[in-house]
Amino acid sequence: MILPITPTATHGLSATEPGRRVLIKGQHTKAAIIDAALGLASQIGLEGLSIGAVAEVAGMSKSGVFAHFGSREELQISVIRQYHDRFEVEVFYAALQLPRGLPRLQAMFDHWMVQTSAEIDSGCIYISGAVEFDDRTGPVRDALASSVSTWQTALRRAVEQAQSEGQLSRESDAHQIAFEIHGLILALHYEARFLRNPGATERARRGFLHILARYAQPSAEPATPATPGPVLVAALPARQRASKRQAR
Amino acid sequence: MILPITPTATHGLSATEPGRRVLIKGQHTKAAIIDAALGLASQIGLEGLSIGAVAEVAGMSKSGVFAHFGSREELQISVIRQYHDRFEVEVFYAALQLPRGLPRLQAMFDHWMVQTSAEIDSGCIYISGAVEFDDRTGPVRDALASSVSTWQTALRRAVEQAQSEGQLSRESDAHQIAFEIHGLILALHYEARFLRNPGATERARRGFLHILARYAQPSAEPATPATPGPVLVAALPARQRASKRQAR
DNA sequence: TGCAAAATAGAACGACCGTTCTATTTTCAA
DNA sequence: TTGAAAATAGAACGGTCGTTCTATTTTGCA
Repeated sequence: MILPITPTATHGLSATEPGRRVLIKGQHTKAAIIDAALGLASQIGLEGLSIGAVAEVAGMSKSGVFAHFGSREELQISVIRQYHDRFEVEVFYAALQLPRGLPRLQAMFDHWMVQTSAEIDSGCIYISGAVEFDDRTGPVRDALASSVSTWQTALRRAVEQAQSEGQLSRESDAHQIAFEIHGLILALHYEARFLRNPGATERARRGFLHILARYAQPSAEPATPATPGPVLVAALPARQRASKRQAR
Repeated sequence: MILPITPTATHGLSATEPGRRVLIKGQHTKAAIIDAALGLASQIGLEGLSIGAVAEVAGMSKSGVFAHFGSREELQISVIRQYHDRFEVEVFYAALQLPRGLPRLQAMFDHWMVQTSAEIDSGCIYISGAVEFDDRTGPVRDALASSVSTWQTALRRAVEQAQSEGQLSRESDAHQIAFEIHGLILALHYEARFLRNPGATERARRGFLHILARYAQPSAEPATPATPGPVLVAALPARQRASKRQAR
């Protein structure tokens, strides 16, 4: 009993520096299990994750896998954390390399699209997980909701920065804009992954540009005679600070 | 026992005409089972449907329920058909009572919102099912995709009618518009049901009005007597100050 | 009313699940 | 090199699942 729970390993550990602290074998194995589990969960969902299936993919015994987590819920939470980290790197940090405002917001959306409907057959566990856990309670749901909220906050902040830069109307509601952008991602996931409808990526991209155009106006005037499109992105202020700032 | 519940009577059967052919008991029971199963599936998803749980809700034995369908898949398909019928009545047919064009499209969206995030705790199986079956094949997925496609076609036709009426630009892409509307519904479902975020309904509504405004004919002022002006006018989100903005 | 057919119940099956327990192997610091 | 701790395997448990099989009850027409 008692199960030491482990310090989640994965976070903040560097396996470099051979003379220094080296990853003991168990941590390597655990990381490999989580990778296998994430791949599996991306296809069949967090609820579809069975320890037996993960063990088979990882080439281990059920009890061998189980011992690393102590429960299936802990395994699911580890998968969520892993997805969170990957999402952070490939969507958020990647976009931070662009100047704040519209370029960064655009980059976030682009990387988000790639991450969500990655051409291949892996779905987004932020989307599938929301459906699977929307009427449940417990630590798995909490972990998922926490990760999603973190990302939504980051996205909203990017919108607010575009407002500060004057690229989006300061009177517009950042929460509303983020809501509509989120809808495009969800529709993309739905149409590309479930309906296998080609062209969904292009529609999401156009929808995003429409949102930018709609909220670029300082007033809520619906008339947008000029086609916005790439003009908006190209016409951003020359003020470019490609600073690589670490947040959080 | 037996729970008569609504006739619903599956397809094409009329329980009227008492002197004529009357529903035999089994059909009543089957309809009651499907109703119970639909209620359950709306909460925990189609994949969460277990025959034992349905039997308990219906007050029957597992084998008693099973005998009506022959397989779990057939039960799932029956639930999808039932949801399709209900959706058709409460969203599609209800909107048909309004004049074609914008009023009908607006009614479709309103009823769709109600059906999707029905305040209560029942979700939309078109949304949860898409996530559950997006990497599977078989008759259940086919039934689901077929129902969804039918509805999407109806929605797109409503958009096209609004174009014909001159209320939406004829040059706009009806498929694109339907895609963006679908995104709003999905975002509403996500935020209301998973994140339990209040105000999602209002955001979806405003997003819809923004779409209408974006695709409205630039020359066509919504002040024409034929079209209900207040709809478009309401799209203009008054004067709201995004006061909470910190640059960090 | 009688009786075949339909409807339902109940037990049992094999399969898979998460978890526990025990035994064995591997790791790694002293 | 040694030995304690960590890691892993394997069997087994109780539970739930969809499904099957066999009785039993209920239905509804002749």
